[in-house]
Amino acid sequence: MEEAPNLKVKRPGGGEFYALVWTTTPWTLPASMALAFHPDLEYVLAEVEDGDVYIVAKGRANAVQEETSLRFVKFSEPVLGKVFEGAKFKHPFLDRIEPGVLAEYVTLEQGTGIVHTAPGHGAEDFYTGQRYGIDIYAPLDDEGRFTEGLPEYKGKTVFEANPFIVKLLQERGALVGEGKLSHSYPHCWRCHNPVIFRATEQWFIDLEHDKLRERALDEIAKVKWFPAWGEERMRKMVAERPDWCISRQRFWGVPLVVFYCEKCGELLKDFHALRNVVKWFEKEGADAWFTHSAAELLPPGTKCKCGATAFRKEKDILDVWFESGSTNLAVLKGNLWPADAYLEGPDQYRGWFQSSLLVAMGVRGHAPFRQIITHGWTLDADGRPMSKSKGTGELPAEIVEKWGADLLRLWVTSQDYQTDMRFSEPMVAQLAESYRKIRNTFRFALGNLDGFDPARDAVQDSQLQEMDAWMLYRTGELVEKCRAWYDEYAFHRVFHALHDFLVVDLSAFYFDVLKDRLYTFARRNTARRSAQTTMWRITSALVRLIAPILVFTAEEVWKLLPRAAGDAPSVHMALFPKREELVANVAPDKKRNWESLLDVREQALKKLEEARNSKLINSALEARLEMRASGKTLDLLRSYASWLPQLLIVSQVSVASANGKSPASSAANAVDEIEVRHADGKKCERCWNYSTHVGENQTYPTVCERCTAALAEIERSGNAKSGGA
RNA sequence: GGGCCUGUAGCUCAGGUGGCUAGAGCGCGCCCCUGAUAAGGGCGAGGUCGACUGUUCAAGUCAGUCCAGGCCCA
Repeated sequence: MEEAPNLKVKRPGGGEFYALVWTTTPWTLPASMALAFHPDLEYVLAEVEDGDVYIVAKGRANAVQEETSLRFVKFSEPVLGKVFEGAKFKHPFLDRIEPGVLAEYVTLEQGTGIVHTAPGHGAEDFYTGQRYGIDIYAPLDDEGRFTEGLPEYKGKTVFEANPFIVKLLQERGALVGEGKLSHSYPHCWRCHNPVIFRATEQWFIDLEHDKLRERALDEIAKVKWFPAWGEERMRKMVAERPDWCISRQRFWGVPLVVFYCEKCGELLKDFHALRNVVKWFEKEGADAWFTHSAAELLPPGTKCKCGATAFRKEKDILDVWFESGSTNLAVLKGNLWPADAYLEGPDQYRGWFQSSLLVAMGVRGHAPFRQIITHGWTLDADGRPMSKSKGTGELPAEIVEKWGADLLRLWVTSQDYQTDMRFSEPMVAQLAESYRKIRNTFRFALGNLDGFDPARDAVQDSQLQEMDAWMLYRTGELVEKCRAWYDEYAFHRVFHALHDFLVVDLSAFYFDVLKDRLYTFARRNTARRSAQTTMWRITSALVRLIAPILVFTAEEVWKLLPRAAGDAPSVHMALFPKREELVANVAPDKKRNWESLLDVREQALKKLEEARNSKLINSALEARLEMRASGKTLDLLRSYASWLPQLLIVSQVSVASANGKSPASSAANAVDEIEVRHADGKKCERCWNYSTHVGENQTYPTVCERCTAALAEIERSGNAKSGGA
């Protein structure tokens, strides 16, 4: 925001009328060519005491009195602005008649409702001027100095001229009000100096030529957009954009290959001759344009239609967006074109996406991409865009240095990148915790697969424990979901699903339950091998699924994971798992059973926690659960009675009929009653379970009956030929 | 000012066609374990679903207005 003069200028109309006009840029007055009225706004003729009559928008009359010395004493009936179209007004200090014109952008927010129009100094004014066939007048040179006009300002720059023009208005009696106004004025983004608008000649690509716009719109409909709103955004932008101005006034860049005849000024349209420039570019690059003369660049004997043979080069360079828009032609050779997908931020709907589309439409007649994927903007912790100049940026290289590359990828992946994404240290720190959990879970699996050789030790599907087969099945479901999410680039859903499965289903549940089998059963016991086989298959599937997200960690896991013959040497060369790989034979009713058992487990854990808090037990293995249930739940518990202790990680579970007692809950799978007692017997030194049978075996007096059997099995296999881990 | 987009617990996310006391993980609090240990397990407390107004028997879910934020224009 900055202060600008806020002037009310009167313009003599044809007779005794004055039009009141408002401006903040006095320097544009010499180029003022018309007065704009809104066609549908009401205007009044306001008379002051000395008899002068001013045209002013009805809705601004009061404001005008407050801002000027004018005191209106009489108002006419209002008339619509459209009546002033074609009216004639005198310029306040030049010998020029300005017509009244109509423009929709005139508002009642500020000023007088009448806007002075300088088609040479603003885009809106330019288009208004075009509509009325008014000259584009901009009497300024490249340094912003007036090249013609009154001696009061001629030769001065626009900013120097401002006060002199104000003075000029005062001297001519044309200034009825003067104030200061804070408003935003355009500035150079680079040097921050104020800029002025000046109409100049430029090169354009005509969007209507060869139906470019229409054909581009057709192509937009054929592209697949992620997210889907991209299509609508691009369609509107292309449908409504102006012609593409492709020339820029810079000292260096890719040149516009255009020659003008030195004699008659005509464009050289000899395309055979122009082609010669291509040879120079192939040899020396585009710089050849600047290091060679027109005579050198053109083939000998090139002539203008007028017969002259001397040419000058166009000095303007090509818009850099044209260059970026043509990269697909350079990068995607042969059948690699078009690209499968372009990936960029939302600003590129106006930039790269669009320039690429338009250039490719012109050259190839088709979009250079099959899909457009748009990511959100990167914001800081407060939701502000990251900005280098404001010092709010985070350099990816520094993040990688501090947290590791996988963490940076995890940050990207954990969020929905299609909306704006925030970055903050606490967020990454939290993500680091998730990362460690994932890593540890993989590490646990690897540790328990030490020495496991799939070719030798894996059990057949038919030998898998029911729970293990069920876990494979669940992994298969996850695989299917993740593959679908990858297909639609929904990476954050993949990450969240994998993370939750690893943390909840594996670490907290399945792996925890497996510990008993893994640690206490004989190494080559089929139940233990079933556990390992399942762990191995699940880990192999998950590590492949997570590989695009945690590239280094996944590779590390893959290198340490026992592999079957033919497995890829790198996880990044392996294919995603297929659901079929994970499906073991589990009947639908068994799946339902296990889901129900999970509900039972949840109920039991709450009771165990209560028991812990009341100091009845510490470890869950100190507990014996007495369950009473009815109906289907009772049937379920009875048929899975042998599974219950390991599933709940307690030493003993008894199941009894509720005997018509009122159920504790009406929820499905609700156990009517779960009572926690201290487990019977003594703690087995080996498996930590409590058992009344500890001490019964004389060979192993400190262990339970299960461990006695396990130890016997180990002894037998120890005497047999070695069979690996 | 215009076009497009976003807004669910402290954080990151789920919640087709509107329907039970809004879910998950993390974080946090408390507890347990010590054979994943610079680990592991459990329980628990956290949300007026940006705001308001409508439509409906019923809205996080539909419509409208507004607020906050983002990208691009003006």
